[in-house]
Amino acid sequence: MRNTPTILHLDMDAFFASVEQASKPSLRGKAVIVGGLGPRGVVSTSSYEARTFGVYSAMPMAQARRLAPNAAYLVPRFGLYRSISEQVMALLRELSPLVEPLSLDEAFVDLEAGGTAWDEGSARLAGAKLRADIRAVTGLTGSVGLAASKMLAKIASEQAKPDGLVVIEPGTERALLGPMPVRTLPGVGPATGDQLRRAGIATVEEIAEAGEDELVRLLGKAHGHALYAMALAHDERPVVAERETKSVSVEDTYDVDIHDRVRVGLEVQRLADRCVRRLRGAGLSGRTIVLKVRRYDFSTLTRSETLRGPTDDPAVVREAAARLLDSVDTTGGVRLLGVGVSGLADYTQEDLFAQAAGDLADAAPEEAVAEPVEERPAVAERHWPAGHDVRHAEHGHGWVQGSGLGRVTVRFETPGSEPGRVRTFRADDPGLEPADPLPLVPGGAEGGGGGPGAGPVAVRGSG
DNA sequence: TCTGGGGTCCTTCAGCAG
DNA sequence: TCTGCTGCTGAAGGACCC
Repeated sequence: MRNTPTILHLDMDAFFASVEQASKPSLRGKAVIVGGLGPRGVVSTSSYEARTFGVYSAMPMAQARRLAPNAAYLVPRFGLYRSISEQVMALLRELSPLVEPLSLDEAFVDLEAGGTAWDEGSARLAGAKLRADIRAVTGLTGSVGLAASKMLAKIASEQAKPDGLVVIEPGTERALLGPMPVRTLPGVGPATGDQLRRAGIATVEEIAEAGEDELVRLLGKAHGHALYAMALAHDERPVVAERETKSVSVEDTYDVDIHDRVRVGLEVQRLADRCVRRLRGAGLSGRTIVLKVRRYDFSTLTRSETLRGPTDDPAVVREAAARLLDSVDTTGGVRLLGVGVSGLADYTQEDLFAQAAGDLADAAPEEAVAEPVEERPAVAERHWPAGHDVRHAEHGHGWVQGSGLGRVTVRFETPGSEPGRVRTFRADDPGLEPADPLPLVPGGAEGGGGGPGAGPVAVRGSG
């Protein structure tokens, strides 16, 4: 392991909620909760104000509403978050070519590989400048951790939250980690945490004391070895810029359990089509088709089938998914269905046949994105998802504060304006139309398509 | 309290081939 | 011919992460 704190971990603070607050002046300083608003939704991100009510990520939305009934409840706008994430990742790539994104709001950077930092002082400067640049470009705050390994850099950024910078100096790691709870270590979730607790192991120091053999006995080979190394602060994992996708999947949880077997079959076909569209969009094909079914009692089962060669043919995936469904008992109802493809390749069996026949002309795959989208009715009922941007012919730019009962309530404000006024319209008001998000910072990049249809249409009042 | 969606990795088991 | 061992692949499930 290197002996300079030149691995940087960036974690944007309450990312989705912060974007919404930056985009909507009236929500700044208020409890904001972003997530699925249906009866089975969960919280994606809560603002720091909402956390004071005890609302955290992955909490059922119903529970969040009990804890914070007056918070603003918004549907995620992934298109907008993605465009801001790209701005942040571009800043990271200015520091080093070795950038490993973990999600839209998190990444590792190897500063040494980029020649940006070589010791604690230079790393600290780079981290501070990065935070300032992120604020200037996006108007948002991020927390930075610096350490000699990925694990420690991540722990450091966690300690830095919100809006801070923490360096873990080489040589101090064991003393720092020792008293921390086992759940601090990556890879220790509820199940492993419980198992360790039952064995009398509560802290990182106690993991180290237990010894490698005992951990392997408790947790299995891979997990045991890895955890023991982490407890000793040994982590040699390099920052990896390119990760290849191993699987592509889509799944839907239904507001009400589906009992009708025919309907279940139709939903599986739709999911298979959606999955193939994603697969093609990524220029991939795959050999193994996976069907996922979560039953009424939350028990989950998967069925899979491996084909002789990779495919991106919707008919082939649909048929395989239908066969897999035949082997599943759905009496009692299903709450979730999913279809996935793994064993990925960047060619298809059909390509190979075509090559063999020297007949490439017929084999040109149709544009993946040109696949017809059959899910939206031709004359759609107008939906106004909470939090999405709109434009009114008379009142200008605003966002949907809530809708229902044929009405939609809009707050008219923009990222640079004062908190705006609220007006209510009929849901079919001809002067009202969906709009693209505005840049969070004057002169910043356009927000990318968080418009209608970008997410599940689950319209509820927004508290 | 009542549990999303999209991923990755690991373990266990069974079948098959040498 | 039968059995045991080993290694590989596929299937299923579980834990974890953001």
